[in-house]
Amino acid sequence: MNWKQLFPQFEPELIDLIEKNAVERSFRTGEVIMRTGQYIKSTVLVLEGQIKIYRENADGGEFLMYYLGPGQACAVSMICAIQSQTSEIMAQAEEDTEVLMIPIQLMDDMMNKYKSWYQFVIQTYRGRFDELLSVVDNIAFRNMDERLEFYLKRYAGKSGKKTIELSHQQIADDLNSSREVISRLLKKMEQQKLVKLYRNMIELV
Amino acid sequence: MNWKQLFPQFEPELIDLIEKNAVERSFRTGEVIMRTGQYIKSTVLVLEGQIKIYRENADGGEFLMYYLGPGQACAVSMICAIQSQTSEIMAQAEEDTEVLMIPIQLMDDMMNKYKSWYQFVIQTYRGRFDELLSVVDNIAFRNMDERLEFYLKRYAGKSGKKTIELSHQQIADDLNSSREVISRLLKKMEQQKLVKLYRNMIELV
DNA sequence: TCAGCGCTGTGATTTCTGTCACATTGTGAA
DNA sequence: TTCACAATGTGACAGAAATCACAGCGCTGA
Repeated sequence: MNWKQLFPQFEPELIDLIEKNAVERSFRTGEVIMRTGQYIKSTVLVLEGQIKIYRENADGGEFLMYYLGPGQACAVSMICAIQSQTSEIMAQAEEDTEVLMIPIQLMDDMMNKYKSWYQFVIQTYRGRFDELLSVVDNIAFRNMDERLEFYLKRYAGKSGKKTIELSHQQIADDLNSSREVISRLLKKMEQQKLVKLYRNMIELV
Repeated sequence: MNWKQLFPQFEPELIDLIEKNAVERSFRTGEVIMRTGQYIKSTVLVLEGQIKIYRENADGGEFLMYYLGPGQACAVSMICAIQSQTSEIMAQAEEDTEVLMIPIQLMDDMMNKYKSWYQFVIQTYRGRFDELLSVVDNIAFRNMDERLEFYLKRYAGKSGKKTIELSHQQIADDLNSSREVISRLLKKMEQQKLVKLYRNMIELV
């Protein structure tokens, strides 16, 4: 895939280096890309699709933190990579996805030599950190109805559509809630003319 | 203050640079060091005491995220500093505290020239990111009783003591809960012989 | 066509947490 | 000592959310 346009800020030399050393890889919708406790050997750049980054607990509960789209990188894979540590998160393809995997051995060198890479890493840290902060805000200060609204808007936002093709169960899983609660809240939102409900689909109005 | 021993990994040259350019500053217990929305002009290293990093919402609710002790640095001030952005968090002195403030203008240079500084920054990112992940875990998956237990153990851990000199109200604030709830849960823990309760003090057993 | 299964709607009940009201106790200052 | 105030204890109640039970509904494949 021709990915250079996704990273216009990278110097030609850097692009060369990546091209020579990185591996492209595809994942189908639903495939797990990275698992809690797994060793990290590469830094992951997303070229196409969407990756869902979430936390899993012992009882099988899940909790969505954020998505990564084209042009974004996994901050955890960068931080861990530098220190060859294990990941503390789960990453799963939300759509069919293409990624670029850059071996960790290159990281130090790239950080030192290429200003644009250094900037990119810093930006990535900053972005994910901010997203985690807003996640904390949501669960610390908001009730499920507001969290659901936030969830739907973000989901719609990332694809640019006004429709959300998910079952209530899938939404409940992402929010670590239960299907009934989500169904009821959605009904309330429908009565307030905020959404229209269909089978496997929700339309924002 | 003689702070060099807190950062034994720093090269002599780096220490020189910091010594020439950084400003030492003291804060008394309870003083706010950094406020949400405030511009960041320096990277903050903690020399002595404890700083509490927390989030605040519009209704006056607070939510503790983590503490910074001697030898640690504020990840947010590093990330923001590099891009001259505003802080999204509150920082308050939990005890009388000494910090070292390094002007942001030096950051780029230090990152490039001093390997030990680069390592330190990466380590700081990693550490705070992990702590945020465990914060997310706690509020997403755990009930107040477990969160309280975690809170008490962490609080005791950071000072090395088995006693916690806080009122129930202060604990409730940190957990964005209410005093009555904390009192009741503590009573339950006392019945289970997990703690002993005194006025303004809790002892772990 | 219809049988089956997954999705959605809804009531009843329980648990957890927050809120209000008020009693009790400990401590320090006058 | 005594008063005032902060800290703690506790009951009653309210609301959010989880759980259980079950009823329809819609799509899909035989």
